[in-house]
Amino acid sequence: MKILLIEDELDLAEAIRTSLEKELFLVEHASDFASALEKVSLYEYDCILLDIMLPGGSGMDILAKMKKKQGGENVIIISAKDSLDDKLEGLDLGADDYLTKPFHIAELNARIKAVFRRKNLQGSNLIEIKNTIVDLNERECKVDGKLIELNRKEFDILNYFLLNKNRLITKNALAEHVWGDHIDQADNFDFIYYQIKNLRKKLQTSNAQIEIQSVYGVGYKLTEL
Amino acid sequence: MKILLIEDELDLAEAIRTSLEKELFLVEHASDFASALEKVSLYEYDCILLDIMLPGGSGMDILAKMKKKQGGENVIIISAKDSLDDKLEGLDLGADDYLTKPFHIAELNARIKAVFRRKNLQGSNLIEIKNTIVDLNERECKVDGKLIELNRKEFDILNYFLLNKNRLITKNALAEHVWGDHIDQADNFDFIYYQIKNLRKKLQTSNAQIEIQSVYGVGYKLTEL
DNA sequence: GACGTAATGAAAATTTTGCTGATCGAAGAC
DNA sequence: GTCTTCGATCAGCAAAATTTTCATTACGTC
Repeated sequence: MKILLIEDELDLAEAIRTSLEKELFLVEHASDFASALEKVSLYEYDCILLDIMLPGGSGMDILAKMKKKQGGENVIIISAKDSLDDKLEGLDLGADDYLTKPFHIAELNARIKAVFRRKNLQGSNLIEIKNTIVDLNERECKVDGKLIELNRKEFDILNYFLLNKNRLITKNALAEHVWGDHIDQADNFDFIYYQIKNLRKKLQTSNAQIEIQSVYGVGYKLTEL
Repeated sequence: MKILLIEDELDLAEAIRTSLEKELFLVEHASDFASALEKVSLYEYDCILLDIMLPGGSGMDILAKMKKKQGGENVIIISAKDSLDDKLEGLDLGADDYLTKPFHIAELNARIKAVFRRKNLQGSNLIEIKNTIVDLNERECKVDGKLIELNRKEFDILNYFLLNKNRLITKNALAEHVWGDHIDQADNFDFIYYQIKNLRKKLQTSNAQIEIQSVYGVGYKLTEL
């Protein structure tokens, strides 16, 4: 799950980042208005954490632009002001939740998951395709009710594929989404091959009715069998 | 999609090239002022990445010449300076975007696609002619909603034709655009015949309402049926 | 009809891409 | 600390795509 954190206080940002990463989220960070706007317009995120008081402009503007662009992202506003007006304005502009500083990381964490669930899974935290069920909370995957042991990367990849069933996933997109953008200049995709291989094997031996197809020269696509 | 990279730092250029090629762009590279000017005046590109600090002259001059020549190309300026003046001058001269070093390749990638879409497709990533739809993101081609399997060259060729509907495409232009400039002095066009043949067959058997006509002695033209 | 050009088919050669197993080192568990 | 697991990386192999080649046929233009 890929998250954009828009926050100018670097210490706080770092703290949030590390704890979210402990939750196995993939976190990117923008610390000012311009770079936030840029990232938002260029990439896709599963959730955006938005501080509204930013150097260079108001987070509300970012929110407005985002919502104009495409009814896409999940936004949780983080604000120092506990002002009702701000809260209403934010939610009015399409934010999905609102959190006042200071807050507990655990709460943020819970809300991220809640927002994500509401959006992608109609409130459940299960993704179910054919005989395969993935539980995001427990980070568990079951096929025909039988647990399959997946490690971190395998789980993230499967997760990403399930949420993008039948869509072409380029290897670059996969790398970016699951590994983060530090992997930019990779000159080969061995690290992907390795994980795909293992994941496929596990899916096959457990008789999952889904399959990761290769698209030669481009990437992969998850299909039902 | 054909891209000209004007950049004198060879390491960086090589890094950019390989990652863009992974996204299936066709990348050509010019490392100094003179050769950049030459390529720009000789060939056509879907997008030009322009470093403004070049040995031999300023990239701004290239930009100015380009824009004088034909209102044609998409230019993304790559600059080491994060100077507002430079940015404004560049955008003023007609650049379509501006990127400061260092940057993430994924970001460059996203911008190239954005610029291209803005220019050619009013922001969409679909090209639709009669019952044929090409999705640039998914690299898919559908006729009457039915997927047609195209290999890379076939896809690129079709793409090029669709964007230049009813226009005469010389074989040289096709070779240059889809294969790149290493193929320049080809003494025969067998490689084109081969791909055109296969592409035509696929279009026909799927009842696409478009046709690749031959123009004797010159090249091809894509027309609606 | 003669000539150059284009299309087709088949096949081989080459290059690119993908998969696998093995190894090695780092991070985390105990 | 040791042990275990995980993931990155390498090399070798397999698979697929792409480029050649060549021969044959068809087409256009003069």
